[in-house]
Amino acid sequence: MEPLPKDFYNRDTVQAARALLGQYLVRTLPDGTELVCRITETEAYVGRMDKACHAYGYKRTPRTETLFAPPGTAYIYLIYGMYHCLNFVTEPEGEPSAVLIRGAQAVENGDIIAKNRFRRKMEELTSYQKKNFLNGPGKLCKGLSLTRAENGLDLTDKAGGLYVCPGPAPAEIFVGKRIGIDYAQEARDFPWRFWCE
DNA sequence: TTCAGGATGTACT
DNA sequence: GTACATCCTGAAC
Repeated sequence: MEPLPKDFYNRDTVQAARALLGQYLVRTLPDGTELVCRITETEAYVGRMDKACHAYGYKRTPRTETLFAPPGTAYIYLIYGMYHCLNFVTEPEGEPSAVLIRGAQAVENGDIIAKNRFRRKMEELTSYQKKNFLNGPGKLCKGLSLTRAENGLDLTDKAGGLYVCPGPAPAEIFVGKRIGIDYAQEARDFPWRFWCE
C-alpha cells in the first residue's frame, strides 16, 4: 500500500480532516512491525484565524515550528505533562495548520497496541478497556508508541516509520464542536470535529 | 453509569 | 505562577 501523497494534505484543513476519516494509519516500529489502525475521529486547527490553534496568528515558537513545515508532516507535542497528541500538517508550507487525530480502531497487530496501552493482550482486556481503546488523542499515541521523538516525520515517506494509506470511506460522517478548547472564545464553537463508526 | 480529583512537564505570562 | 487540543482511578449512585 502506497502512502497518501503530499497533495492529499495540501488543501483546506477542514476538508482534509473530513477526508482522513476511514484512512489507515500505519506505524512501523524500530523492529519492523507494522501497527495499523483506521482513523475514526479528527479535528481541524487553522493558525490563520483559529484561536484554538497553537500557532494562532502565525505565532512561531520552538513548539509550533513544525506547524510551518510542508503538508504531510507529523506534528506531535506533549500535553498535560504526560500525554502526546498526533497531528498532520496541512495547507501550503508556511500556513500553520493541522488535523488532530483524536481516535482510531485497531486493524493489525492489535495485541501489540493493547500491550502498549495496558500491558496486556487484546483478549485479556475488560470490556471497559476495549470500549475505550484508542478513542482519544493521548490513548492513540500511547497505543502506537508515538512521542516527541517522532515529531516532524514525513507522512508521505514510508521509510519514516509513520504514514497514512487509503482505507474504506465511512458510510456516515458526524460533525460537531471540538473538545477541550473552551478558552478559545468564538473558535470554541467552530464545527471542526469529525467522526465516524 | 457519571463525577471529581490528581498526575505530570513544557510553554509562555 | 498558570494553563494546557488528556486520561485514569476510585467513590457515589
